[in-house]
Amino acid sequence: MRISEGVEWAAHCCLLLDWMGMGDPETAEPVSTARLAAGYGLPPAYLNKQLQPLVKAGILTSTAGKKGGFRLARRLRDITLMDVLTAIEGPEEAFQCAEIRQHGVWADEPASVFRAPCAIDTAMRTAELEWRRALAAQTLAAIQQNAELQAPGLRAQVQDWYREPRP
Amino acid sequence: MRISEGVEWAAHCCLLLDWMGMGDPETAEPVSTARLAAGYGLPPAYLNKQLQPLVKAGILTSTAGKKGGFRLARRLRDITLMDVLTAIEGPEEAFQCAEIRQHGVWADEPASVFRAPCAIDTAMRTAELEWRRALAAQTLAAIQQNAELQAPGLRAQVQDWYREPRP
DNA sequence: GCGCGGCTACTCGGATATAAACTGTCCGAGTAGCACTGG
DNA sequence: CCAGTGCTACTCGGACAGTTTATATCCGAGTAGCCGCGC
Repeated sequence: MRISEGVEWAAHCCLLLDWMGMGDPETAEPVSTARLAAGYGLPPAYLNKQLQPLVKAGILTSTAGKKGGFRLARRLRDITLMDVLTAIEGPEEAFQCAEIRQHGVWADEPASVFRAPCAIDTAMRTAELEWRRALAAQTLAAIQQNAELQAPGLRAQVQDWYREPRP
Repeated sequence: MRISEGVEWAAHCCLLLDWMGMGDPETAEPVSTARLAAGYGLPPAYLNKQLQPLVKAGILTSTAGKKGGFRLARRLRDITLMDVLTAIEGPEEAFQCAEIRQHGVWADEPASVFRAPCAIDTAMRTAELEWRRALAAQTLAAIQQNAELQAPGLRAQVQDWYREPRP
């Protein structure tokens, strides 16, 4: 049970795209995976693969061609950690009840018994719901703000680094 | 990011062991993996493998030999879903920050910048903590009680089924 | 000078290998009960 | 009849394959800009 590292990559890239686009997705220019990957020392092709589901989820938009790349589809305040995680890990829950209670002792029980949900499944769902609720409560805008509070000037440094034409 | 099915198996087996032991681990007789597996239609050898970490975690005790098997190490009210999950999935967190921010643009920054934790990591940890908190709040005793409420007579049925010498 | 067409460079997107983790199976060390033997 | 002893059957525990998932890479379709040509 380990969350794919793609989630971390995606979240960082969203923050980076916002910094480079000055916070306005409308006027932002696309950034290629090569440049994004250079910013974090990541393998460019694999980062591209990881960002693709974000496009399908409507978090990013992609444009091909010479000046192409990725852009934010909406503002950071409208993107939650839950959105990013769901885009990459998929919408299904982490705990998937296999209903093993139906395959052994209770196989001959009347179907009415199984109308009631598995108590273990219910408990696991309850806990997982808390997790997802906490994820949905965190917007990328809030996270970015925390990052800037802890490292003042970070925004300007990033923009400077990317001003010259990197790989 | 999918939780191993071993968690579901382990939780069910703990409930089963409690039913068969009449709730008192002290006077309960060991139950072999063959019998436990028969109760749920599971592969016996693999179930054995899944229960082993529960022994190491101090949730179950195992005894070898002819009349051997597994027993609960403590009462259900002293076992939480968090205990079971940690035993099988391991103690490490689901989201593991790779600190990619240190490998690219910010590689040349002073080390003081990295004293502050990664804002994304912090947010993910916060959410995951909520999840674990919810898991730790659910004891197996409470789950068992819910199961019995939804299916009255379940306890007696299980005990009857296991009264005759199954595989 | 200006419009247009072809070309090139660069992009994403998916198809393709490689590594890791999960799932499942098998056999051996060890133990507890049991039968047999001897007193 | 009872104690001791060897044997057998059964248990867990870990070592060994098979299968799905995650990681990493590569190449092709397609687009946007740009250069050159013709008007």
